[in-house]
Amino acid sequence: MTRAEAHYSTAELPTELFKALGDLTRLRILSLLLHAPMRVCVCEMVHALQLPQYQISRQLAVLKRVKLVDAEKSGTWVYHGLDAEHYALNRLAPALRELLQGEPFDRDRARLDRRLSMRDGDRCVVGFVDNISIPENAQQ
Amino acid sequence: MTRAEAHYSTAELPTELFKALGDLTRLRILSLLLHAPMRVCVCEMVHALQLPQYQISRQLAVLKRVKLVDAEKSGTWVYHGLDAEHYALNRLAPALRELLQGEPFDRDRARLDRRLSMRDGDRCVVGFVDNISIPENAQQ
DNA sequence: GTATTACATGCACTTCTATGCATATATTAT
DNA sequence: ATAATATATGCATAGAAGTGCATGTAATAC
Repeated sequence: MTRAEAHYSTAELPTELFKALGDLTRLRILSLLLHAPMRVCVCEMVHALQLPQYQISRQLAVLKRVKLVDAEKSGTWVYHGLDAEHYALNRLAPALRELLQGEPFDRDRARLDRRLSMRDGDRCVVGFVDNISIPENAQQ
Repeated sequence: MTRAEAHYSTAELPTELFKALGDLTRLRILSLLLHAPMRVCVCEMVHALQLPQYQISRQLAVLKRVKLVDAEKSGTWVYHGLDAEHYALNRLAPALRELLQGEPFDRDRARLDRRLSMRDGDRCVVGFVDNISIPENAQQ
């Protein structure tokens, strides 16, 4: 089973894949994961994307359904990353990196970088911060 | 205006693009156009995809809205082709060619090839044929 | 045990999208 | 002019998908 995944026909696979890409929040999440050098937990994405936690969780569920994203649990934290074995994703990744430029993608990735710098080693230790106190050039 | 198109924000562009790709009929149309060495008219697509004419026209309208496809009119015939200048499409085309394999894409392209062989020069002269009488290995 | 925190999801609602049918438009032929 | 043909689209309906809120689950800390 290299390209075809369980219960999907050959034709459904690319269709469902592109459907999953057809949403701004999900593209923003993918932009983060294509950029980050490690897995990212939900609260870090909430911080980077400035969206409610349930939005991130829900769109992550969609991305997991089409196997673009997988997760590793560590305590109450869940670290999400791209499925390195995903055939189509590996084909599309270079184009995605090029297309997911400009706003809001650039600003999202900048916020993620600052947030990741708050880690203790490779672990998120911050959780949800309501009023984010990391200096950022508050331009809109 | 290289990458950004009129009335679309930077972020909407890739989102709308992938939304347009997230439909099997539209992917089948794109598979035809990525394969064919020339523009293809609607009745030829109807023949190749075995779908009602209004379906082809409607999905073509969606593809035209995101500028993936453009059209040239010649009499009552309208020849559709990929927009050779489309930045994202050119990035995605190699991956698309790889992903749009298997059924029904292969069979669609085979039917298109037979149908295109019925042209008079570079012109479609057949129109709609209700019961297509081109021999095909009828393996459903 | 209880409390807290990180994350996931059920529900109600709304909005978008697809589909089928019928019909409109436009061009050619007569 | 009418007829015929290729293509496009309006309309009604059905189903899918997005959104916000509240709540559920699971792990840790005490």
